[in-house]
Amino acid sequence: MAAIDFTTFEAPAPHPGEHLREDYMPEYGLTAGALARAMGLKDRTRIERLVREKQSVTADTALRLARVFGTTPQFWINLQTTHDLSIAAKAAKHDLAAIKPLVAA
Amino acid sequence: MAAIDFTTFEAPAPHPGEHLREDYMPEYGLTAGALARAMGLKDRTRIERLVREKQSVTADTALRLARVFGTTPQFWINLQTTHDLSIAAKAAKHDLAAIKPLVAA
DNA sequence: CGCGATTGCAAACCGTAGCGTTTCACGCTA
DNA sequence: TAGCGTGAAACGCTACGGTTTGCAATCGCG
Repeated sequence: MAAIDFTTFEAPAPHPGEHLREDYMPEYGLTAGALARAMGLKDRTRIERLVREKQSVTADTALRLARVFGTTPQFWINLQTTHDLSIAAKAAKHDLAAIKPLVAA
Repeated sequence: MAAIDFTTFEAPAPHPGEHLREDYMPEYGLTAGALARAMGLKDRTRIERLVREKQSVTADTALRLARVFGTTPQFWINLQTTHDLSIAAKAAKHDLAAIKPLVAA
């Protein structure tokens, strides 16, 4: 995988909810409630907020999504962290540019 | 990278603070204060807590560590998420075992 | 057609995490 | 001894995840 230079990254990486909403749920014919049930969640709010991109994929959510869809947990976590990094890079852009790399002693 | 089966994972993955404390900081001869300064932080508390494993590597922290040490931000984030996943897998072990994988419609 | 179940959405509450700030005691060195 | 950097702990603020509850719209089945 090519490393992304987040200090110059322009467009924010998509939110995992987009992936879930546009690819996985239609593919499996799932509603938020149905997916929540399949994931062993009592409530569907977590999935609803995720799909509306109001909430992040947590470790627990990633593990459940992975089980249901037969992916790795890392797949979902990586979508989230890539998104998070692109947001954080934009916010800390000037700070980061001022940081000078160190050399080992 | 081989995918880890977190549902059967035993020993928890190490906290990123351990890596920082035992490998990176000695290698560069850095104290928490010096590293914080190099990262453009006003205060050293963030690094101290990270090194003591009282706090996680956030996106912002990962970006700053990456700049300082010449790594990718993903390297630090991955250390954190791997740790988080191993913790979450242990906590949700029974739940996860009960989840049945779905098949595409 | 009618009615109960389900859905998407939103607001509210609580617990917790990250973070900055302050404060303190300790150790080293000028 | 005075000063500085350090590790550590406490306080408060902010943000977020998880959960509950409410509501209007829609769906499905008898």
